[in-house]
Amino acid sequence: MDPDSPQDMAALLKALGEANRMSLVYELCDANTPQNAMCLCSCCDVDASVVSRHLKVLAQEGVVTSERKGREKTYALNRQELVRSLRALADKIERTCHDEGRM
Amino acid sequence: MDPDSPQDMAALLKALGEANRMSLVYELCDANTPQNAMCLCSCCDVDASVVSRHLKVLAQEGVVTSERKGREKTYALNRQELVRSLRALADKIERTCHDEGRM
DNA sequence: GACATATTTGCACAACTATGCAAATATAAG
DNA sequence: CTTATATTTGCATAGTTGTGCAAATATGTC
Repeated sequence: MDPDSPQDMAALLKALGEANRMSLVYELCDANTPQNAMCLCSCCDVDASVVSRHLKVLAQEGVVTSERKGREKTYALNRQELVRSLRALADKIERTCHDEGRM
Repeated sequence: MDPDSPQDMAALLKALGEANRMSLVYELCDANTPQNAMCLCSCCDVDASVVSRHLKVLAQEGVVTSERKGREKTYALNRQELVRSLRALADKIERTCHDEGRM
């Protein structure tokens, strides 16, 4: 993920830009241990298969990581990477241009 | 925009989660003065009407502000608000839970 | 093996979205 | 008023997306 690439950044934010997916992220955010899909189901009122698909989208964009744990699969937020990307964008936006008047 | 609401946050990121719209944001990011739509057209290879619509979406989510300037309309990034929202999300995600073991 | 639980996949479908083009509108200049 | 430039809107369309349900798969338990 290159924060300087609008395409890359858009792909990441697109994954986050859906209400149920964002709810999953918030749920994982508050959890201090990896959660399985069944547990995550509680935060958004949709079928388990839908949750599975949303988690897949989040995993593909590196938002979450998953691990098989017996017959369950646990998901955890990829906090570091996510925070890094969001801050990079914020920094980019905040940086006002100081070149006015010059050349 | 309430950063604690996954719905609100998703709506904002959805607006940003499209390649051409993100390109417009990056373009405005580098600009030190408000730009009109014609000028912004150059950064994404689509019809002017499409740019107009994308800018409308961004304006509706408060990402940009616009102002009529004669027959042109100029757009500027709403840097403060945008940075505030992105940082709020990053902070929320970064905050790992320190309650493990306690209770 | 049979059964139970968790997750994924195939399928269908409705809703939404990005797009281009042409027409409409807004505003300025002549 | 006519013309030129900038932006928006109406319409059609192709593609994408979120969803539920049922079936398939994976894994653990008996």
